[in-house]
Amino acid sequence: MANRMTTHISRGPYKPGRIREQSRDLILQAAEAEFACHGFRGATMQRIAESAQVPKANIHYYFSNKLGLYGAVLENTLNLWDTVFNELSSHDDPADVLGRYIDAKMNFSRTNPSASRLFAKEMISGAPHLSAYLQQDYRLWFKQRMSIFDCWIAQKKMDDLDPAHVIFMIWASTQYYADFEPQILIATDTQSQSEASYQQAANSIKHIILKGCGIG
Amino acid sequence: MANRMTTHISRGPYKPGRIREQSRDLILQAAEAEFACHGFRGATMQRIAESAQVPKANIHYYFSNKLGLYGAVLENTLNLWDTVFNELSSHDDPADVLGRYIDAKMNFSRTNPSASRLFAKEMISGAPHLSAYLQQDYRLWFKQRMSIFDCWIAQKKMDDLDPAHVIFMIWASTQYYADFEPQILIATDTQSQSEASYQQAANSIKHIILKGCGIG
DNA sequence: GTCTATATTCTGATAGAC
DNA sequence: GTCTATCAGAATATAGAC
Repeated sequence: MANRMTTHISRGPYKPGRIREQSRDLILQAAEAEFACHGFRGATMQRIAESAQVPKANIHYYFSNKLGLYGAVLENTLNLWDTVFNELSSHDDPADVLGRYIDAKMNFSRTNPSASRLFAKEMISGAPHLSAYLQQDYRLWFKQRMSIFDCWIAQKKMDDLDPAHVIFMIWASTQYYADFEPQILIATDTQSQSEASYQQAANSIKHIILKGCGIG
Repeated sequence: MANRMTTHISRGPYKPGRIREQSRDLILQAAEAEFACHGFRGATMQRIAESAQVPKANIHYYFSNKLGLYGAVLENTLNLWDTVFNELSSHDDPADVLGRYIDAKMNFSRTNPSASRLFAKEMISGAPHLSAYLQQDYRLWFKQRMSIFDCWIAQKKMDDLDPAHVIFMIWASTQYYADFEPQILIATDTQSQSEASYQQAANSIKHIILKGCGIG
């Protein structure tokens, strides 16, 4: 394909490396679903290849090996997390900030359930491939946000609770709707979670968290 | 072994099938940890055998095959869940009932983290081996407890919230401390969760849930 | 860049001695 | 009941034609 750039005049919206990116993305998408469902060890290259509708050998052309592919999927997922993490900014009004953060987290669960499940599976397995991320970006982010809560508590804007537990509760509650979907569907007698049902869940969580923390 | 009971007079504290039970339990325990860490597909009989310190063939002597072993582990786990589930009885005072239930759930997460993780992994994978349980015991239990909440709401003992979301929030928050332990340890700068730290977490959850639901 | 064929290792399961 | 040896199939990964 690179030859086309040098031997022919490019016609149409051709971009160098476009096919490469497309193929990579296709494989990454299939791999995310497979890893999310079966974990690193349980996932097979064969199934990923079938799901992505490419020959198995092509995966090895784009990614060094199974671990390399997993790493690439994980990196994609972490980038998505980070954008949601940053929603929790140091605004003045805790009700507004936390409300928007809970909405953002729930929206992420709804639109990226595979990413949420992949992350959960990795955590449950002891996070063997996430130690670098956890020790660096995550650790820093967590400490910064903790100080925001401490500030609110000092200003009597919320109850004197350990902020860590509040954050854990928000994460646990919002991720639950993606990770434990089978349990939720049977409990609610439905076959799929609608956008409206997600919104109702978000409202319940916001009610309990905000009121429970003495905010507003 | 049964022959010994009929052909000889039993001496000492011998019980028929005792060795059998011991070996079975040893294998089940190792299998629970392995399945919890790597999921059904990711777990290997070899690793389970090594962890249980028995030859691989012995596992096939006690259990029909990998799926049979997994089913036995899952059944063990579900029995444990059920005992905790029943803690949420129809007592009159919601603060007392929910408080004790949250304590019981947190205690379960602390003392049976592998069981919690196994259950979580199965759910994230779409609960392919739990459909019978979910459709029967769980479904019934959930509906019964929902009606208790509805009763409390009618009596103005708590806010008018969808009880399902309250239960999901309790489950999510309490299980999080077992399932997402790596994240918690790094956030709290500790190497293991003490019993005291679990109690603090339980207190925070109780504070937020009870106050957030307008109970007490 | 793509794909078929294959090398090599590993996994679940069994046979059969003890 | 226990264990060694081993099979058939599946897994990751690579070689090499196109």
